[in-house]
Amino acid sequence: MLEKAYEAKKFEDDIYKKWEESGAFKADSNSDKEPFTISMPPPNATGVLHLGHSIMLALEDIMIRHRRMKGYEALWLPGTDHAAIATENVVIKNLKEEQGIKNPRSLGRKGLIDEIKKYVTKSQGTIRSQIRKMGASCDWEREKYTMDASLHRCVNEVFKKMYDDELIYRGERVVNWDVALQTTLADDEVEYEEKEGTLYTFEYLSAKQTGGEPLYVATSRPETKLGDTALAIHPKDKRFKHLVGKTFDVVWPHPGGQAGDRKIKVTVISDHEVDPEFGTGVIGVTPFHSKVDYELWQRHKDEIQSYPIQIIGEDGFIMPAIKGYAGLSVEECRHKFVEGLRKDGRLKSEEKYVQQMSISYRSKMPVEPIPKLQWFIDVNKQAIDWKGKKMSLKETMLDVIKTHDIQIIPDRFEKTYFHWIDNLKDWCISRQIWWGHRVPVWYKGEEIKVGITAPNSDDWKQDEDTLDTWFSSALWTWSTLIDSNITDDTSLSLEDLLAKSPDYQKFHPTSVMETGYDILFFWIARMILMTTYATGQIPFETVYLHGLIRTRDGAKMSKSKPETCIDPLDMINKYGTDALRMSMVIGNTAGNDMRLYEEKIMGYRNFTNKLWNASRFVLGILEEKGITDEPKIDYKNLSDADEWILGKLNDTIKLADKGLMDYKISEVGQVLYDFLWNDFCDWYLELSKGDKQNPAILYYVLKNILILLHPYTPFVTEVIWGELPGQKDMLIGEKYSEIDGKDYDVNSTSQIIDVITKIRHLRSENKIEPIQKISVTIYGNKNTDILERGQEDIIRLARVGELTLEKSGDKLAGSASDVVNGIEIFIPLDGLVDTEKEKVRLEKEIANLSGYIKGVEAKLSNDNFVKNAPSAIIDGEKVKLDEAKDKVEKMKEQMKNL
RNA sequence: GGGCGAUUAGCUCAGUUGGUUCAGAGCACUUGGUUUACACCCAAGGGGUCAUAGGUUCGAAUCCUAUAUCGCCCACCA
Repeated sequence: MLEKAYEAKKFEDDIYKKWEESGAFKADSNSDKEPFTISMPPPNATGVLHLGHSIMLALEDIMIRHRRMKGYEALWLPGTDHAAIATENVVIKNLKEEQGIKNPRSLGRKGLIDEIKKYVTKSQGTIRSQIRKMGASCDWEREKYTMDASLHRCVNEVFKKMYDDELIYRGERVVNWDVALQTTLADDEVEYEEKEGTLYTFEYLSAKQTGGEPLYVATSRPETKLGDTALAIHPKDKRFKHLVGKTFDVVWPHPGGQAGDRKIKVTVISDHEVDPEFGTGVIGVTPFHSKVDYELWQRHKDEIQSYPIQIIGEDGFIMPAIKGYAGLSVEECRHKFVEGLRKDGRLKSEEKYVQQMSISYRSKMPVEPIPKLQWFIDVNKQAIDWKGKKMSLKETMLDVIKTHDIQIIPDRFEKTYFHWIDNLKDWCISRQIWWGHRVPVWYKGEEIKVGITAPNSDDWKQDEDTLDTWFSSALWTWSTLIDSNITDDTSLSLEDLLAKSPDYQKFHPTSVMETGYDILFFWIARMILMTTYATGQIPFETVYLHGLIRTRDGAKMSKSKPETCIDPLDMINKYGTDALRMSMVIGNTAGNDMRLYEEKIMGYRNFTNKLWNASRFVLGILEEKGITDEPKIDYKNLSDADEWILGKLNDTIKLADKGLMDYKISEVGQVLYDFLWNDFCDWYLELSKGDKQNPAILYYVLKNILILLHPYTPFVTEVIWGELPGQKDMLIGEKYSEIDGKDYDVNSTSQIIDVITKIRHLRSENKIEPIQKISVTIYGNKNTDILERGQEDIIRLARVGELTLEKSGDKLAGSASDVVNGIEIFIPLDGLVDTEKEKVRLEKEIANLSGYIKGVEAKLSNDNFVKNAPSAIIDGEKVKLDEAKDKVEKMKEQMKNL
């Protein structure tokens, strides 16, 4: 016998172990079943599980369990990500803080990587156990890690293929330089922060030089003007048109030095990029410290006489060659430079204004644009064979979404995606850190070699850089399916590897990619980019994006404010995994953020307990009746209530299955919640407390409830399943519910329920004590037969002492009364009834109904309505009208009798 | 500057293609409750002009156009 309350903690770990040992999580690439695949977004191998992971695991587990039960060959492949910069960063910080190593890089490349590996191994263990805690039914035997040898092979293969197709190139460009972490970043790894800055306006060219008005330039970064090569104006700007094409000497202040020491040559150019309205309408072009300026320079290279120089170094300080400022920080340099301008009388104004400062999404420190020789992916070169055409990476990425090869849920994110692609520039993929896949390029003097393995001779030196972490995650859906037994064989091509990998052949493209919308660009877009190119397949058919979890007040959960943070493990400990899962999955829609707080989780703990106790009740009856195996239903002898619950169950199954196929996870969860609590517990179980218990129906409905709820609350349903007589196998492997295809009379019990509800209402309105049994007279009219069959139920559930049931009769005076479905209900109260109050109530109700009747009549006499509305709606209106009229008539008579 | 989302009961949120009384749920609240599982419960109830203003339609929470407030994403006006 089950205990009185469900205590999740006592069961969950055991159940998980049993599932895992049973092999239920394992997918078979040889099976004939239709595949259903989810690649688990690999958590970073750095930390612990947070709510973002929890919601991801809950949603994906619901999807995979549903499909597995439906008979798909369901593969959910777990793994972890080496998270290059993030991980290296954490380890360096730990080494400094915990081991007192001032400069962890002094350990050398191998030494540091060994430290990182140690850390990752530990972290992966934690993550694995936490994923298990969430009940995730993923295939652990196929677990992958982005640094696995087989994945490394894929990385190198793709790099080489892209290099050979000239999609990967090496070049000097202005890149995003994270000064704190000493590495480049991709464009979308740069965030912007509003910061109040100063806009300095100063004389760039004197009146003498321009031959008219002096030329002023406004900038928030005057120090970079030391590296200017040009002045840019809008082609239509008449003020300086006559200067275009001319080159001027400009002498900048030189603290403590000779005048003329800091001389630059600038050429005036005209370009549409310049906004004549902003500032002074003139841009000082600094090619090496601004991407826009770099492009300006590229466009006007032939006109511009001087070659750019770098002012700010990789360390964030002014370059040694910049005499007078060398070694200063950017701020110090700016200060001195401005002071110099002021002294020379060239500073015109200083205005406060809000600027967007670039910061690194990893270090949260400033990002400097600096020129650097790096590896890039060309997103515009048409070198991909896609649908029989030559397309660029960009075009392919657009095509698969536009043609709906890939469906995004919710679809509004398509727009965001398109917009991102429109702005996409070549992707800088090399990073100056040690942790990651090393760039598979070797150099010997001027020679260069790109390959999947190192050249034999020691003369070759490998590129020092590693690849952007998203390079390897971009291959995730398929690199994880490559047979790791064949990836050592260097004679195989990428095509061979794909062709000879049974998992890839069976499970790719994957079915759903479920993840937070915050990594739509970082990851989803790049998987599409890389996978279409490398395999010729889309990586997934559907993208399901969930929202971010916020605190009760709508704030982001952040580690810096632990009091607002909800720790999933803590919640699991308190309320159970099932409750946590439900609370994250119900009551929100895809793509929308949701607020989570403890009371919500508690509410679903109550739900699991409700299920537990309903089951306890049913199991008790089954035991009482000596049932030891699944009973057969005698369809010839069903009560009204049996028909009602079976009908409702059919509806529920239909909604649940269709809903889940359409990924309506929240809606389905709500439907199941209501079916269990309202239909099954509040009505069917209460009705079966009479003498008409049908154990076969109780068994059947409970069984289906367990099946339907299993994807949502896998633990509690599995525990109860184990108590269900005659079920030898685990619920996880059970077939999903299907409707039985029968038609049931749902109406009869609905009438009974309505009558019971009305009587209860009248009781409580007239303040009749629950212990007090009352006499009730009912005139059933056309529903008399149904009421006769349901007499017992009415008496018991409405606590009726004496029930008089007639087809029709005189209205009873001095009674509380009501009408429902043409059924008249009277509760004689021997003058106890407050006739005035009752009158008011009836009057109000009659007025209400009359208004309604008027509305419907107007509607029905409206030619346009009759002409345009579907006939089903019109008929429905007519029926409603008749019912309402009938009810008003009866109530009016009741009023007369008060 | 561009785009997206939100605005529905005190709080957190649902509401599928416009259509029967569609204005909902949970929590909170009020009243009552030791009924053959469950107080992590049961019964009954109060509470909203669906942000605002227009429009389309026989019919709008739902579609369109503005406006307001909040939030997010993108974008180097130097």
